[in-house]
Amino acid sequence: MGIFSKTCEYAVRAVFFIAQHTADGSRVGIKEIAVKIDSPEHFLAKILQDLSKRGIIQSVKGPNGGFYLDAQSLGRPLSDVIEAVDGGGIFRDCGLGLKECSSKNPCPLHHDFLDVRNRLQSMLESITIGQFNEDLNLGIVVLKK
Amino acid sequence: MGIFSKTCEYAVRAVFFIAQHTADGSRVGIKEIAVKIDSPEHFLAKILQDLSKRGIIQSVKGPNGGFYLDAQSLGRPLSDVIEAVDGGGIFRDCGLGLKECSSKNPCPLHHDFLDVRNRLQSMLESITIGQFNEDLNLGIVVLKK
DNA sequence: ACAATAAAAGACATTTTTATCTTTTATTGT
DNA sequence: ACAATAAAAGATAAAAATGTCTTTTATTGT
Repeated sequence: MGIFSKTCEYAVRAVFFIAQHTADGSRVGIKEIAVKIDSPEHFLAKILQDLSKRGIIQSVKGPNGGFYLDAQSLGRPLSDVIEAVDGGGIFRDCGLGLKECSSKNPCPLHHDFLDVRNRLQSMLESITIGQFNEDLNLGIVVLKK
Repeated sequence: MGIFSKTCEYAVRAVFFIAQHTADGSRVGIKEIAVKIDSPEHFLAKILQDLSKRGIIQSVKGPNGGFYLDAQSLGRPLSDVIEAVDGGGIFRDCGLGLKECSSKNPCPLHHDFLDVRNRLQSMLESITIGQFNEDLNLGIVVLKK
């Protein structure tokens, strides 16, 4: 198990891919996305349906339809995707699973974890969905393998 | 889902509890541990059996038996527990699930994740299993709720 | 030796996550 | 209107994680 669920990994990769391929206003289909990010097509479909419902990505049915991102979506922080898919638990929950862990009632790792989680969160909040488009085009960063 | 699996959360809480209660050389039974850290008894039993096999904790059967930690175990880094239970993936694997993600072939988040993972790892490597015994005795930190 | 104790081990059940396949609905171009 | 397209939705399945219960083995004190 990684930091995120499989679902979330697919979601982030797909969102980056959609961003890269629809910055010009076009759409991209589920089949192509699934192949290009190496994910199970129908499973990814569910994930994108959910993101679409939540307004994090956009979609249109029918010929020339597909998924895309409007200007607002391209500017969203990546943390929105993680929150939508995995929930915000990773940013907030106790590392040892205590429900009432807090600075008043801390687990042994509370303070150290607070630091790590805050870093993770501020990192994901400062990254936007669209910011890797150029690097992806140049092949400096990749979304599969 | 937290950063660690439930299994790993129980493992860490149990190990801290055993450390606190056996620093004097005595043993503590699975029943008491399970109650005091609020975990399913038989599930925790499996976890501790595994940690015992791996030499991370010690155990003896029979009357006055139970789990305990020798001096060496008390000085182990907490990262050993995480590695034993969840594997080292959390310290090494790509945040987006790419098998071949590296500085040569990075995912978009590679560099940022490297930083977060390294911090998490060095934090867990610098914490020892026995270091919270006093704070636990004083009630400054807790292992349940 | 024997009974009591407590971990080890085995078998099984439940829940959650991940994955696959089929049918329906909306949209487009002809 | 109609056929083609592509996402949405529904149903089902497989795998993994989590949880429960029972039996076995090792150890201790009498």
